[in-house]
Amino acid sequence: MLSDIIEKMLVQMLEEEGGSLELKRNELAERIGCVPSQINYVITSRFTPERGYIIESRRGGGGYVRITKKLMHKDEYLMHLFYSIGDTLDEKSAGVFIIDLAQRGIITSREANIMGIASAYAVSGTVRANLIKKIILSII
Amino acid sequence: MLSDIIEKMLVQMLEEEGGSLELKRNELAERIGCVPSQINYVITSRFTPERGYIIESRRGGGGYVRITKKLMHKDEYLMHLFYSIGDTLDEKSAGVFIIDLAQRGIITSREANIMGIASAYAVSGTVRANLIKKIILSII
DNA sequence: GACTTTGACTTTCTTTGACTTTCATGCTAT
DNA sequence: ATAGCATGAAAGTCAAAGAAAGTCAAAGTC
Repeated sequence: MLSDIIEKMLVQMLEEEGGSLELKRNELAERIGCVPSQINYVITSRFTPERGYIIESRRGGGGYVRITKKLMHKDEYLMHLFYSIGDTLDEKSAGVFIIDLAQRGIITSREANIMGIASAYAVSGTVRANLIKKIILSII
Repeated sequence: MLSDIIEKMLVQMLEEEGGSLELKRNELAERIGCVPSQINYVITSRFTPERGYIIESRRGGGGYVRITKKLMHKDEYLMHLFYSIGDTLDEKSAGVFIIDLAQRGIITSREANIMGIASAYAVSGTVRANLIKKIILSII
C-alpha cells in the first residue's frame, strides 16, 4: 500500500536526519509518483502528535513541510539520568535509579528486575556504569 | 463441511508459515469459492483466544487478517529453557535464546534489548549462564 | 436446536482531484 | 524609497470514489 511505503520512507529519512526532517511536498510526491495530497494523508494519519510527531509547514514560494519527532518527557528524564551517571556506579545507587525509573512508570517492574539482576552481576563499578548507561540509551 | 475444510486449510498454512499468517479475506474466499463472511465465521468459531489464537485485522485498501497461534505455555517454555542452559553460555547462544523469547512474545523487544546488553557485559560464560538463568526465573 | 451458509448493509481506511489559502517577489504609482 | 497590488509557487482542505474487512439476521442443514 502506498501510504505504508511513504510512511516507511519518511521514518527512515527522519532517522537519517536525526529526528527532524524538512521536505518539499510536491517534489516528494513527484518522486514517489502520487498526488501531493497523499503526503498530507500519510502525515495526518501516521505522524500524529499522539505518536510524538510535530508537523510544521509553510505555503507559498519556498514552502516546506517539517516533521519532527519529539522526545517525550520520559526520554528527557532518561537523558538527564544518563548524564548524571559518572564513570562508575555502585550497586546501591544503581538500585535507587532502577526503582525510581520503575516508580515513574518509565520501565516496567519486570524490566526493573532484569536490570537489577544485570547490575548485580557486573564485575565492577565501571562495568556497571557502562551497562546501565547502555540500557538507558536502548530504552530511549 | 466447508468450515472444516477452511479450518484445516488455515491450520496447515499456519504451520507452514511457522505460527503466524497474514491473509486477504476476499482473495481467500475467492480461491475457496465461498462468500467472504464465511472466513469470518470460521475464524470466530474456530480460531478463538481460548484455543490460543490471536486475530488482528485492518480494513480498507491493503487490508488484511492476521492469525497468530500462541505457542506452548510461557512458564513451561521458560522452565524448559532454564534446564537447557548448562553451566556456561556463550554470547551467541544467549542471543539466540533471547530472540526466540521475544519472537514467542514471552518477553518484549525492550526486555530483549536489556537482556542482550546484560549478556554482552558478562565477564565469562559461567557468569552469563547464571545471569540468564536468574533473569528467566524472575520472569516466571 | 445447534451449527452453517449466504448476502445485504456498514464501517474503516486509502486514493484522487478540484478548489482554496498563504506566502514571496517583483512591479507600479505615489 | 514605499505602500500596495499582481502573479505564481507552494501547501492545505474536503468530498467523492474505491478497496477491504466486519456485522447481523435470515435461510439452510444435520
